Amino acid sequence: MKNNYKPTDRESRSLGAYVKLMRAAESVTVRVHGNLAGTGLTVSQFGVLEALYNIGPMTQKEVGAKILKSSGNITMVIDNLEKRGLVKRTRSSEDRRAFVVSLTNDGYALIDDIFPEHARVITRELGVLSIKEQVELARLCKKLGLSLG
Amino acid sequence: MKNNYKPTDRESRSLGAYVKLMRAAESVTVRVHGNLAGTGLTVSQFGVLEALYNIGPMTQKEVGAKILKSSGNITMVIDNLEKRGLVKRTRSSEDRRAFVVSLTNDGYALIDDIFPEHARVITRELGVLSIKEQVELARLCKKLGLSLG
DNA sequence: GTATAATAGTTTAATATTAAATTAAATAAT
DNA sequence: ATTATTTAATTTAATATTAAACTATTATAC
Repeated sequence: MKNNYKPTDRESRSLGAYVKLMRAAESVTVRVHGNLAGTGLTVSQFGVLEALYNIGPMTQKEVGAKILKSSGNITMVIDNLEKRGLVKRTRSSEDRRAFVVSLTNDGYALIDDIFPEHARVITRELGVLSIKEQVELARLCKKLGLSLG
Repeated sequence: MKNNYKPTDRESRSLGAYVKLMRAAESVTVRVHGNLAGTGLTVSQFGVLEALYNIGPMTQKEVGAKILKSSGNITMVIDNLEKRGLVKRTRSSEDRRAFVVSLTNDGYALIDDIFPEHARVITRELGVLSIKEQVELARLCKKLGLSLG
């Protein structure tokens, strides 16, 4: 059965870049998942802890925007982190609909402990690219990410 | 509470590139998800159909390797596509452990119908990058993806 | 030829993820 | 001051996703 659809040169180039972007991202995610195996954290749980670690306390809405997940998912991931005593929710004093999420002492200790190894893993994997290439990859992805989000 | 961990310049650069890569990939995924809303397909279901469309029939192991998903997940995604009559499993004649997965006529018609719009969406979103930039992004991501997978 | 190891896919349990509907609260319009 | 609209988070239902254990089959070692 022959494919009826024939993409233009422009479409082929975009599709090719898109596929490679997704594969690269998926490959890194698999690697990060592997690195977290001993901690009992999932990739998304780590993402939330990392966001709170690097930026400080923020609302669930802001956490969701930062790691690009839906509000329903953020509720559940934070539920599980709260259950483990790694984060806490505090009702916002200025908007009683909202919660401010922050790291507990345990959460802070865990991410402080895990993050250096995470940084080493990412650094090792991206070491396949030269400094110039890493800077260029960051620039291109930022340009792409800004246009879409 | 001050973060105790201070990344090196090299680690900062790698982490920065990694975060931007993940954000770009996540942004595109959200966009693809939005585009598929009317079809009733999920992003992973579309990914399986797309792989079969572009490459032809293959084993579940090969599908999983192509879209970087676990064997348990592939089983479930293909179960759901089979349930909708879009793919079929045929036991391999050379290895009775394995199935060969292929598109049905309905599956072929659906992906033939959807793919042009998918190509247009991807082309529009990546249009924020110049031709040279798209080629470079593809090259960098391929280099990264190969090293990890 | 037999025993052992590896493999393809399934199942299980737990968590992730989405869209849509819902509730409570804040904001905007009148 | 009241009503309508928007928003933050939760809940629901469906599907996705992983690691690990399992079964049936194939490949390898002896």
